[in-house]
Amino acid sequence: MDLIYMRSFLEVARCQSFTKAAENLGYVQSSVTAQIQKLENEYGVVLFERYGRSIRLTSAGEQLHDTFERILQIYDDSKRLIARQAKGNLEIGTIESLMAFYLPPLFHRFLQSFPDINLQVNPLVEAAILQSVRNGHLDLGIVIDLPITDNDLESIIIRQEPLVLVAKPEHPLGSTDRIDIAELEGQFLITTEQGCTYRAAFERLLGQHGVTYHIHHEFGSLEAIKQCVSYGLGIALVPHIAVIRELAEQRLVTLPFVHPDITFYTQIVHHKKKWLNPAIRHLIELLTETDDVAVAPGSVALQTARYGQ
Amino acid sequence: MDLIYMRSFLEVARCQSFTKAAENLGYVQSSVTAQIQKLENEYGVVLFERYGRSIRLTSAGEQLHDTFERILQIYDDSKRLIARQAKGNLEIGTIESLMAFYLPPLFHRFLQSFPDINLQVNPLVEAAILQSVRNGHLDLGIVIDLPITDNDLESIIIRQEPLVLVAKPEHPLGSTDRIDIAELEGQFLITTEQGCTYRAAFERLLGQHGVTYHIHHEFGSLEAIKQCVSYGLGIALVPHIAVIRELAEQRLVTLPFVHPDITFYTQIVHHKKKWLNPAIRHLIELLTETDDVAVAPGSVALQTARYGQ
DNA sequence: GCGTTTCCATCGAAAAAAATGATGATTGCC
DNA sequence: GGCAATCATCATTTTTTTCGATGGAAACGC
Repeated sequence: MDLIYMRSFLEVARCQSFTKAAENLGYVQSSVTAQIQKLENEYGVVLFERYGRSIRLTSAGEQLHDTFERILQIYDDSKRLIARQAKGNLEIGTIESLMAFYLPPLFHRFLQSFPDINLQVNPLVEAAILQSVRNGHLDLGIVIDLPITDNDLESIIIRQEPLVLVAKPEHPLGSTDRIDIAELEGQFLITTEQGCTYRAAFERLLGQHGVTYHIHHEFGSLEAIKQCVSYGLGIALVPHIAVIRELAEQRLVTLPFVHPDITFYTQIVHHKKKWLNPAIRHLIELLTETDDVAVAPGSVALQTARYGQ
Repeated sequence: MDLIYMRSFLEVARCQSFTKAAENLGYVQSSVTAQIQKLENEYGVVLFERYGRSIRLTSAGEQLHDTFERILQIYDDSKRLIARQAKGNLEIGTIESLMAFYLPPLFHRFLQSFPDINLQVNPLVEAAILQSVRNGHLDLGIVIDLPITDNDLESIIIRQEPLVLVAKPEHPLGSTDRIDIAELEGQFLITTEQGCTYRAAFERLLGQHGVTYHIHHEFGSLEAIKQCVSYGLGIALVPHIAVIRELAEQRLVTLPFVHPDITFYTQIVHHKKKWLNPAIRHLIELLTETDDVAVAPGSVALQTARYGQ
């Protein structure tokens, strides 16, 4: 009897749905069916009454719901208890935008579970991150990129990362409904540094459509870019999370530009051969569980990211 | 994380030995090693300090020992709780000797876990048992036989069943050290009925060695056989368990006769296709767990008899 | 009412995990 | 120093799990 069956059971009960539970857990629906059937066999009872559309716990199911919660509680507690005693270093690399707007609360939560782990976070450009992960200098990398496929590297997609084109509030393109690529002709771009994948993709896209543009500045610092944009020195392509506050305060506006080629993903990268100790696994779990993954190309994310138990 | 790992862990801790734990659990030693290693990986700690010969729990191991006990306790309780609510019939067949001397306490324990199961036990001769199990009239058969191999039937060996040749206390052969088959020449045998496998094997053995003998009576009843033997009407081959009391009270003595061809096993037989509901599984567990299995041909017994979890 | 969609179950194939048996290394024992 | 016992490791086989595709049944929308 595997503990994951119990977790699946609880999730099915919570969602009142095999399908939803499967999605949340990163399984295919038939797998969840199979898992529940295992439980049902093991106990020799039916756990869910399957009506046409909806399901309901049987009385045995309710009794066991309780049991499973208790068991998993104890188990999870024991994991935490042991984890708290873990010592060591955990070195990760990530890009500035994630470092600044996404990761801090997660790191905070991580350190609550692993107070004695020395977590070192290096802000780097993506190429450096991938290289350091590959040669083992970093335990983990967190980047924004197209889905990474690599012989040495394993990538776990966390979520699609919306990128937005921002401009100062009075920008002429801001009032249109939808911007065609051609309309970007002649614009001044404030860009992140060379080597930034989404900058590269954006420039490539413009180039393919014969759109000419001016690079205004190349900044490593997002803060600087936002400042320049808000002063009207140009427009910039940045992760949505990086400008949420500025948008809310109307110091910046998004330009209604979308294009499938600029569909990027926040992803965790680690060496395929690397043994993931509980600290690393926990961090990955934190990263993956936070966001509902509504990702385009299959639910690669959660399926790859099932650790533990 | 599978609950069986926790059980293995506890057993290893209890036995202070991987090897012994493996034997008790019906695993091979390397499997237990692998299971403990899984736990160790999962928690990222070493659970046992391996000294040269002996092992000892680490501090993390001790903490988890507690945890696992609690989890398994809850789990087992939940199994029992659900089991108590099980209703239905469970029809088994067995031979008289087992029915009289071995099974009653087990049935008693079984009914404590499954009070609402209607357990019906039919005393039959072995051939009838096998046939009824084959055609589905019986859920389970418990017999004494050579290891059964059958296309339709699954056999689970519980233990080797010592058979002894008994005689009245003053019997002349009783004083010898070791009886050769030839010495049985001319003896009067009190036998169980036709169709009894160990009787058949015994007679075959005598026949092969050209030993002539007299059948004195054919009884279905062990009680009658024992009476006849104690009155000196002949000798009899019976399961040791059936005459323990008589031997203790010195109303009978065993004759020092052993022969490899009369190595019999108490075994559970069920149809291969049959789905074993929790009640049946529990009964099988009770039957298998009671005895330390010190069985000659591999540990078929426990290996076949691992149900649940 | 009738197609459509939404669910869960089933099935075969592929992938992953577990168990085994043989072997090796280490330690303690005589 | 050889022997026996014990746990680890490895390759292989067996079993289990997962996936993906399909099917059927019930609700939904028009």
